[in-house]
Amino acid sequence: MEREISEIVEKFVEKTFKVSNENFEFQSTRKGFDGDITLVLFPLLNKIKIKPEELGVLIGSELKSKLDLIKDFNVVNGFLNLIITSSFYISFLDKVKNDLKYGHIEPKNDANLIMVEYSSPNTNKPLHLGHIRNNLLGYSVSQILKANGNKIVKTQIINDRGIHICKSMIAWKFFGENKTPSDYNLKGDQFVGKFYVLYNQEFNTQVKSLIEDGQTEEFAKTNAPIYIKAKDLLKKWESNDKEVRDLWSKMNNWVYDGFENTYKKLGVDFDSYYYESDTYLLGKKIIKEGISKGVFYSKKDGSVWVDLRSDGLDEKLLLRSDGTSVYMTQDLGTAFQRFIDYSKISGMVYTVGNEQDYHFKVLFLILKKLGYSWSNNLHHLSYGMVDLPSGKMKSREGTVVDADDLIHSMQNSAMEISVGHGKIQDVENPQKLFLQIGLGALKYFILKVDPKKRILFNPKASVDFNGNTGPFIQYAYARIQSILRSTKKIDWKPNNNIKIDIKEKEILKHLLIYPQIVKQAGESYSPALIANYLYDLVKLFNSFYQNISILGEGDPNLKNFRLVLTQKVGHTIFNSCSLLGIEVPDRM
RNA sequence: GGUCGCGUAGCUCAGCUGGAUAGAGCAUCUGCCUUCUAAGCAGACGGUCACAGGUUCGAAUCCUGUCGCGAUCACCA
Repeated sequence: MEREISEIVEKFVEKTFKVSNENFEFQSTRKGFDGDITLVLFPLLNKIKIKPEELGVLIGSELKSKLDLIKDFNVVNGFLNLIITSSFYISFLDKVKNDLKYGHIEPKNDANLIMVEYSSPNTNKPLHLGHIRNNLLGYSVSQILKANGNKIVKTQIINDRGIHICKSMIAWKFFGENKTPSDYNLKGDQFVGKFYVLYNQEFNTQVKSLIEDGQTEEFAKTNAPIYIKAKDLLKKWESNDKEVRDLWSKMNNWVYDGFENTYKKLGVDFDSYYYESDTYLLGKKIIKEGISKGVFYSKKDGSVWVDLRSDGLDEKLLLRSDGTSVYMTQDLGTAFQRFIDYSKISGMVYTVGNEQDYHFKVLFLILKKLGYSWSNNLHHLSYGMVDLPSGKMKSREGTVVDADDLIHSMQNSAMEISVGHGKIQDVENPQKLFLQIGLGALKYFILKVDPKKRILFNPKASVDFNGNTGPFIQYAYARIQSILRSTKKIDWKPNNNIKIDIKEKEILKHLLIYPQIVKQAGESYSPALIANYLYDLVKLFNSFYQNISILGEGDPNLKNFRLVLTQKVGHTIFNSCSLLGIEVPDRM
C-alpha cells in the first residue's frame, strides 16, 4: 500500500517541482487525528519552498484522484493524513483470510542455511534460569529466521570435558557407591549435579583443615587431596585411559538424558550436537594453518598469539606454552567443523550471554583474518544476565534457580490460579494445560524484554498471569476458539457496503503490518518485537469484542465479516506464539 | 584505568532507521458479569525520558561529556 502511494507521490513531486526524493516517510496516523496513514512532509520542505499546508493539499488531491484506496485526506501542520477506504481493508481481509501462514515465508530449496547455536551447557550440573533465557531466545530466533524464509539448523556446543567434569566424577567415585540416577529416581543431570556439590563441600572441608594445620590458603587450594585426584583424572582422561573414559561417558550420558527431558518440557529441540571433546583438537590444526599463513605467531616459550591491536583489541592467546588449547582454540575448531559438516551454511548465530561479547568480537575477527568466506555472516546473539532480587545467581552460593524446579513451580502456579478461577471444568488433560499456561507465562515474561537488557527475576512473586503476560494472550486465543466453536458455519462474501468500526479498522491495520514485524524481528534478532506486537493486537481485539455482540442479531454480512476477522486474529496469535515457542490451548 | 552495554511513571517494561499531545501492565482508586470464557473491558491517578551541552524546522531517539549500575580486559571456560 505504501509503495503504491509512494510511487505516485514521487512522480508527482518530480513532475511538478523537478525534485527527486526517494524516501517518503509514512507512519500510521497518530491517535486523535483523522486518518489511517500519514505522510510526513517536513523532509520535502527543504527542497520545495512552499508552505507545508499547500504542499499537503497538492499531494493529497493528486493521490485522491489517482488512487481508489484513498478516500480522503487532511493536512495538519506538516502531516498529510490519508484516509483509506473500507473496501481496501475488506479486500485485504478477504485476500489473507485463508492464508494460515500469513506473514511467514516458506523456505525454498535454495534458501539460506543459517545455523543457530544455543543452550551449550556444561555437563557437570543441571540447567538453570540463565539457560532458560538462552534456550528461549535461541529457539525463538530460529523460528523467526525460519519464518523469514531461511533454512535453520539448531545446534549446540556441549562443554563435556575439563576439570569441572572430573570434579563430579571423582565425587561419584568417592561417595557414589556405584549408584545410578534410577536408584534415587532422579534425573541424570540432577544426580550428577549432586556430586558436583558434594565435591565442593569435601574440597572446602579439606582446605579448611589444611589451613588449620598451618598451611597457606593458596597451598591448601592447590593441594587438597580431592583436587589432586580430580586433576589426576583429567590427565588420565587426556591420555585416553579406558576406565576414566568409560566413567566419563557413562556420567555424561546420564546428564544428556536429563537435559533432553528438560528441553522437551521447555519445548525446544536441536538438529545437531557438537562436543568439545570432538572439536578441541581440530582447533589446534587451524592454529598451525594460521601460523603458516602468517596470521598468528609463536613466542619464545611456544605459546601462540594473534595480534589484534590494529583492530583496536589486544593480543590474544590461542595456544598455551605447553601446547594445550584454550577456549578460543576450541571455538575456532568448532566453527570450522560446522562448515565442513554443512557446506552450505551462509551464516551462524551464537546465542551466548553478554559477558562474552569480547570473546566473540575476537573470534569473528580471527575467522575473518583467516580468510574464510563465511566469516562475514556471523552474529553473536548477546543477551543480558538474569538477576535475582538477592543479586547475581551463583552456583557456589546455592542461589541458582534450577530450570526443572522453575518449570514445575510455574505449572503449580498455573494450577492454583486456574482452580481459584474455577476454570478446569471441561478440560481433558488439566496437567498438560497447566504446564502450557505456566510455560506461557515464563516464556512471555522472558521474551518480551529486549535481549540485551538485564532481567530481574523474582521467584517469590513468580510471574503474573494478568496484563501484559503470556496467559493473557493464551486466554484471548482460547476465547476466540470458543466463539468459533459456537458458530456453525461462516458464510462470508466480501461486501463493500459493510461499515467498519474504528476498532475493527485498527485490528486490520495491525494485521496488515504483521509481515513487516516478522521481518524486523528477524533482522534485529528480537522476539521482543513479536511479543509486544502480539500484546497490542490482543488488547485491541479484547476491547473490540467485549462491547460487541458478535453472535447476536443484526446484519448477517457484518456478523460474518466479524467472524472472519476473529478467525484471522486467531491465526495471527497462533503464528506469533509459534515464533515465541508458546503453545496456545483451545480452552482454558 | 581501557572497552562494551544499560539508565523512560512507585515497580516491571514498550517506544530509539529523528516527527504531532510520552505508551502499556502491576500497584492504588471508580464503574461493568441474564448474550461468546470477568485470566476480561471502560475510566482516574501517576513523567524534568539520569544530568549537561551540541546537531536542526523538530531530540526519549543522533553526537560529545558527566554521573549511576553491570559486564569484560586470564597460559579459566
